[in-house]
Amino acid sequence: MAATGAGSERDGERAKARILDSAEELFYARGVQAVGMDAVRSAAGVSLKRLYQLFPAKERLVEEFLRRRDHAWRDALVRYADARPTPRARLLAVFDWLYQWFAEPDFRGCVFINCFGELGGTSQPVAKAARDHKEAVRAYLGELTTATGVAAPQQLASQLALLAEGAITTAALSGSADSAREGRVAAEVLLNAAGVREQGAAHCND
Amino acid sequence: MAATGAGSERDGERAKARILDSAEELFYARGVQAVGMDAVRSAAGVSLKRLYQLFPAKERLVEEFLRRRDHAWRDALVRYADARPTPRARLLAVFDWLYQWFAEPDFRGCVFINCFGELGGTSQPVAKAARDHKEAVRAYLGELTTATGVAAPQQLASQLALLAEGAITTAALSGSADSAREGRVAAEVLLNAAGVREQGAAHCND
DNA sequence: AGCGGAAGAGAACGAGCGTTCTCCGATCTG
DNA sequence: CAGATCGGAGAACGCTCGTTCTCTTCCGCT
Repeated sequence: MAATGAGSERDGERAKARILDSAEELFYARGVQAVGMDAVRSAAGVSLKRLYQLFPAKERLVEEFLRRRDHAWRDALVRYADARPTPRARLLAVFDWLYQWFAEPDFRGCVFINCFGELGGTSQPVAKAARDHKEAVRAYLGELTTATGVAAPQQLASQLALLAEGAITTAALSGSADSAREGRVAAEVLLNAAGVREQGAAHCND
Repeated sequence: MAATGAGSERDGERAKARILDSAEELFYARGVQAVGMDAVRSAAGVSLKRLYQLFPAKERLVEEFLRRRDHAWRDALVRYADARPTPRARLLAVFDWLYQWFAEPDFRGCVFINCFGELGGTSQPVAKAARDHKEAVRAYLGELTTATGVAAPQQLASQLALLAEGAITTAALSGSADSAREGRVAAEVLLNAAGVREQGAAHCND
């Protein structure tokens, strides 16, 4: 029983991952309400019984899928941006990373915004998950702007967050990745105006 | 029969308006799929038969509601912004108008983004309606930036559109209208950098 | 007054959903 | 090898939805 228990646990983790993978793909492509639990079941290749053992209700599945997506999304962003040498380069790299994301063939906007629009008015957990995600992204931008040594880093971070947010929804609706380029150009203007120089800290901060 | 016909037509127009009013309120607050035709029916105070006479299917109701909302939304924006004396003031007034909108008690983001997230992956008409709306807004911003006489008005308009777009979704998710203020400050920086002066056309355009 | 036709109220229908239950084969224990 | 326990496949249940149908009422006309 101990051996089978451990095996089941491992299998459970792998099944959970497969289920979340399928849920992510389906919910993102078609919306949450348009995808039945049966579609998730058959895409993940598990039985309905097992699906409900691992996720007792659809809302739980949605919550866990959003939480996992949040971590994966921000991890990928941070990994990409933190590879750049300076805070300024890291901030601009955010828009390069967005560009790559927008160019993916199945890109359909931010899943948190999509889910918020669909369920935010009804489901408190979904609304909170979306809010938490956006706040975490903004906090990361705040870290980067603070590292530039600029005078008002939080205000600058908010403005850059607006550009990134706008680029995401614009790319989703237009079907073009251009908004990431436009956002990057605008971000450079804002960074220059705030006194963030190309290399290191501010030179002419008087 | 002619008299009753005219009366019915007038009644039909008024019933249609009432139905679209109710649909707008309900779809915006709860999402499209979460609101049944019966809820629209009872909110509008018409019979199901009449509802289906005027809108043969739910998708038609959604399309007409989005089209009407697009016109009303842009009309209100243009009326507000065009009251300002200069192109620069008109561009900045966009963010003032957004601030007022965000502060409305039942504000829940852009209905086109919400509907796109919910139905854009499934319904082509909804996706097109959302795209058309955003393009029309961007075109209006393009008119305003062109009127400033700046060198690259379309690029500036795109950047301002990103700010406005980002402000909308940020306000929806955070529940705060602050993003409109942040967007306005960023817009001023972009306008200054593009050479849009406080009064009239460019002074130092050589 | 009597009749025809339109309109309202809501029952009805078929489909699809989330969730549970039943059956059945496989696997492990003594 | 016998019996029990577990998990898979999918039928079943209760509900809701979009849409249609039925029945009744009411209005205008001759």
